Order: sequence, then structure tokens, then C-alpha cells
Amino acid sequence: MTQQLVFRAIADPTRRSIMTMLSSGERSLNDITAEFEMTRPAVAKHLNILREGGLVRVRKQGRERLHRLQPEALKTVSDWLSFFDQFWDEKLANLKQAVEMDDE
Amino acid sequence: MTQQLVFRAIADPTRRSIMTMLSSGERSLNDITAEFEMTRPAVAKHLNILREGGLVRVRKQGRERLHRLQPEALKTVSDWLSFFDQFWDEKLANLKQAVEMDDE
DNA sequence: TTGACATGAAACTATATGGTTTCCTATAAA
DNA sequence: TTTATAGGAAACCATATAGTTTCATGTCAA
Repeated sequence: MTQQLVFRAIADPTRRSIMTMLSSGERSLNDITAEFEMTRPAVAKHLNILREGGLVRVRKQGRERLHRLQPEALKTVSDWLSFFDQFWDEKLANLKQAVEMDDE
Repeated sequence: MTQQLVFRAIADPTRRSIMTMLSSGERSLNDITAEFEMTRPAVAKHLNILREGGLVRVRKQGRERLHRLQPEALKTVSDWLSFFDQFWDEKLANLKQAVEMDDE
């Protein structure tokens, strides 16, 4: 299942950090690496995992490869989350009811 | 940071499955184990990780320990997601604009 | 108070993960 | 047509993770 690739991708703090970084625009691998205390191959692996999750896309430009965020892939997470909304809402509703009953 | 514990917790498919299971009500460890092809201690470890992420709470009842979903903890994920909404929206807006320009 | 049951905890194993170093390839620029 | 730069790929390492088996503890019920 591809859903798992998204959850896997966002599970790592470095990768979430890369996503934030890419939110301000395309970046090359070297560019991204400069922001971390980590070697280039390590960052490259994180980028691959982000690509596998569909969260990042790559575009070649000369000898650079520019990585850009693909936020649509987060819909998978958003959809998963929304299932639990009802239970959260339910809890709020129960609380509200309790407060109102307390009022009478 | 505690945010990481939430992302870690939801990264595993078994744990997400347990969360879905718990959405229909409290369950004991044995109860939950029965739904998986996995030993009891393995499930117990997953439940511990869910607890560490604040996604599950435990209540003792006699010799059982009932686990219940704590969906509020998902707000961490929801908040993180919402940051990326703007880029998603931006893209939609750009698309919309492109379509409109194409129309003229 | 003994037996059965629900769970906790420890010790162990295999594999996944995040990182490194080293070397190779492709493109830009001198 | 060299040389420098950007990145890919392979081999390797340490630790984390997901699972197991085995044993100990607490509570209910007869």
C-alpha cells in the first residue's frame, strides 16, 4: 500500500524539516545538505524516501536536480485524520452536553 | 520533542490499525491481540508506543487494562498538516488562474 | 487458598533504518 | 579538452525496531 510510504516519509524529523524547507521553493541536494549536519548521501536518501511517498518531485536543470514539494500527497494523511474527527467531535459534544446538563 | 512521539506512533500500520479498532470502544490487550497474527507481547509494545504518543490511554478494571483512543493527540498532526495547506491552496489558485486565462 | 487468567517484564533475534566513506558519471566552464 | 561541480551508487556500520519465547505478578472465582 502506498499510504504507508507517506506515513513512513513523514515519520522522520529530518524529512519533515526538509519539507518545510522546500515549502519556500525548489532546492538542489547540495542546497538542502548545507542546512543539516549530515553528509550529502544521507540527505539524498531522505529525499528518495520523500519521493517514494510522493511528497517531493525532482526536475533536472543542467547538472542540478531541483527538488520541489508536492503537498497534494499529504491528502493521504489528511483523509486518514478526518476519520478520527468524528470521535473528537463526539467527545466535544458529550462535554457540551454535560456542561448544559450541569446548567439545569 | 513530544511531536515526534506522535509521528512515530502513527508511522506503523499495525498501530494505525489498532487506533481504528479502538475507535469503536475500549479494548483489553487480549481483545486487541485476537485481531492480529502476532503475539500478545508484540501488541503490548505497540500499545506502549501509542501511549507514549498520547494516542491511547489505559484504565485498569479488575485484572484487565482497558485501552481507549485519545484522538485529541492527533491535533499535533493536524496542526502540522495545516501549515502545508497554504501551498496546496496556492497551487489550486494558480491552476484556477491558468484555466481562467485560458478562457479569455 | 488454589487455580486460571490478564498482563508485565526480561532476554534474545532478525531486519530496517540512518548514517558514513569511497568511488563513479555527467555536465558546465575554463 | 581539462577541471571543477552536482549528484548517483555501492559497501559498510551501529542502533532502533518489530517480533519472539520464557517467566513473574496480580486479581478473580471456585
